[in-house]
Amino acid sequence: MAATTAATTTLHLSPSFPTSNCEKEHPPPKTPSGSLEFCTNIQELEQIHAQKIKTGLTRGTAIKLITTCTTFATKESLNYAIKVFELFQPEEAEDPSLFMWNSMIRCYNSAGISEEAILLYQKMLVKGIRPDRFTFPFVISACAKIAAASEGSQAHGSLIKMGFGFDPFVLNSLIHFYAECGDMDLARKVFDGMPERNVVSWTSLICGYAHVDCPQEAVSLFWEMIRMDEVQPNSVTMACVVSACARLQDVQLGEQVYAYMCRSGVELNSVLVNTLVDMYMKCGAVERAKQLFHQGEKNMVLCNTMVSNYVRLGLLKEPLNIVDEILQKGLRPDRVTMLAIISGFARSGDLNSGRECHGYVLRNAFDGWDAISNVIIDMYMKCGKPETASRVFALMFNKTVVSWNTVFAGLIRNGDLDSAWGLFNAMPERNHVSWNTMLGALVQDSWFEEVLALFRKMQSSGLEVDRVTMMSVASACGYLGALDLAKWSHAYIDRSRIPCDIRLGTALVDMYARCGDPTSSMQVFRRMREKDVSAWTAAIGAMAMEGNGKWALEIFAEMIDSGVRPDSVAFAAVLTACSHSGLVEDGQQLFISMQHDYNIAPHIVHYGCMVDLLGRAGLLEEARMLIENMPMEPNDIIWGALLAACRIHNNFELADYAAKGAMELAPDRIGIHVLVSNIYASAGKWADVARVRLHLKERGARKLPGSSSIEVNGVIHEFTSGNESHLQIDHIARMLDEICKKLKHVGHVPDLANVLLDVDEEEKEHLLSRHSEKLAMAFGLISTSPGASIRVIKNLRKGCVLAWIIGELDAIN
DNA sequence: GTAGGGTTAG
Repeated sequence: MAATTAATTTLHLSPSFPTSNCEKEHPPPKTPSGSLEFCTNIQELEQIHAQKIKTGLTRGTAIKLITTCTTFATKESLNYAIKVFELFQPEEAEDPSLFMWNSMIRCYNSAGISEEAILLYQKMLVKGIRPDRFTFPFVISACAKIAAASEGSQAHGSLIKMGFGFDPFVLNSLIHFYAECGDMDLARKVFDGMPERNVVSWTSLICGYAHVDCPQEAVSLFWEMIRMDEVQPNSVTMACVVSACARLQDVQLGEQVYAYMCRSGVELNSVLVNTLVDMYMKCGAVERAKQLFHQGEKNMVLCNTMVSNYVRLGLLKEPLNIVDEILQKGLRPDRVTMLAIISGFARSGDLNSGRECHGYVLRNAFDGWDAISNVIIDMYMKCGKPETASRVFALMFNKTVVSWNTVFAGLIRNGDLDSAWGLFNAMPERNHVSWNTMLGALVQDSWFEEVLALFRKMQSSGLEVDRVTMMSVASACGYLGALDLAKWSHAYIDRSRIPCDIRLGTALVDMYARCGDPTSSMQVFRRMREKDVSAWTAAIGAMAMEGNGKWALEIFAEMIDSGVRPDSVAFAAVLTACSHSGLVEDGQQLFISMQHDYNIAPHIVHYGCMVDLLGRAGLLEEARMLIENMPMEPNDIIWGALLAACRIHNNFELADYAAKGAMELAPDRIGIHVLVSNIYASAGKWADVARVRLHLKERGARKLPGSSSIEVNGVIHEFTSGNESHLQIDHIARMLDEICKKLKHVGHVPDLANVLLDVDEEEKEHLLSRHSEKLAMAFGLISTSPGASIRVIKNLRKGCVLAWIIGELDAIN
């Protein structure tokens, strides 16, 4: 997890600050000159139009008016262009008319209404007007913008038929189109078939690879371009390659490309500087980025690149310095700046600064942009103000699926699951993020069967299943201990070509470990290309669950050798492994090393591990000393660990001491009371047992019933102790009787001391034979073929796969 | 005329 620096600098955003409704920066207006070439805004254009109307508007002027509108690229100018276009109603196929159709298609596209551009093209065909080599690049670029795959392919067919299949301009737009649709094979095919390629052809293909997440391909194509020496790369090519380096997070490669650029004399324009700064930031080379940032002229886009990257890196103080700099230069933070800044305050939970930004956004009418309202909702949600967030949402007039998802996730974060569930069902549109959010919430709340059920629904609704989805599914499989399902999910990830990044890989390592398959767990771990401290920790945890402390220690050592620094979570995992395997000395050494070599102050969970480690090994006095010398107050988990140790080693005096500490701290924690009552029962102190049980009853407490699950043919069967509601209970009972007979025959005597109830011997024996594990095991035996391994999963000790060990069953069941 | 920069939710 990235370190989050608290934002301490306050944000000074006025009230003296200038406010404006203008979102887009325009050059200062010039005096109307009466000539279209010098037009800088729509008002001037309309003035000239009014003059021309008096003298008679010619077709030539109309064309010029429309093309001028295209350069403004605003809705206002588009409406004006439509007016002019309709005034002329160009029907005939003569050249000036075609020019007007082309200009209008382009105008729609640059105003961001690509659907209309495509419609106009189709209308033109219906009227029998034949498109020319200028029409195609416009309409295909419109198809690329909105990924209109079938319309674009149709245009491809038409242009070939009409004989434009050799025109580099037309074919370049096709490369771009196929790349935008994510079909790089087709883009490549167009590129390979070109008789003549220019710099735009190369650049379009390079950019396409970078865009569909094949940055490696983009870079090697660039080196190929240089080797071929057909055409020289220009600043656009360089920008594409640099952004590919950013995606690869390869700063060395970035430097190489930069060096080539300086050698070849490609002009270092503002776009290119911005791309370079972005690349350095994305590679984590903050100092290098800062150097370049301060070197030349700063514009808003460049400042925004720095601000948003700082926020992404969790460095929340730096952006505020940049905002100060922007203000000092007399510039104003724009909507993109605010987007990043507010998401920073959302991360740091700084409600006051967030509110101030909200005010600034309203004064500047930035809230017309849906993304900025979304981030404001997110900020209020993360600052624990769900009511305010909901109000902002209610007032939004341009809600998108992202807005709904933001509110949905925010309600879950604030613990309002009822409203969240209602919203999920009421949402007008749900995408894969909505479903992933729901799945994540179910995992958090331990509704694992529901996760799998919802996942099946998601699949059948045809939504995109990605690595985030599969992380939830993997967790669910792990906690259910459903190995068959786990294997299926893993195969599904491979089959669907879902990219397995560090986080999904880590989830799989953990999943297999919890399903009791440490071999597969390690196999996944060994195949991971990159491993961060969480991945290593999952592997250590896998060995801890397996009870193989030696291996856990080896992996821990290997992690340090590979240069990954252990964090406090990794130490907790390795200490747990030591305690499960009785590696007292190793554990003690690690506990010291954590503080001395890594400067990590032990958290209470580490003390918990140590108490457990010492207690299990029978070093009860040492455990007590550790608790008394802890720098913090012991919690119920610490006392619980000591209590459990006392039970194993029959130390009733210390148990009494621990029990008092535990019950005082956590009068509501039922597990502790059950443990205490079981200790009294072991010592035969039935009066004390009755007292504790009465106390529990008075509080109306019921322990979460221990259950055992078994997966047969992908279906999970769950058994609780003494519960005979399973459909095949008769069959199961017969199997249990048979097993008991066989065991008695070979001389097994049930350990009745483990039944901690004051009942007669026969009843004790019966209760013992109806433990949830035994029910599950008997069911496993009757429903699988001989020789198949049977895995029983317990809910109370997650990750523990039990063997059939008579007499060692946890009597809590 | 065709290609490139900052952008919210899990």
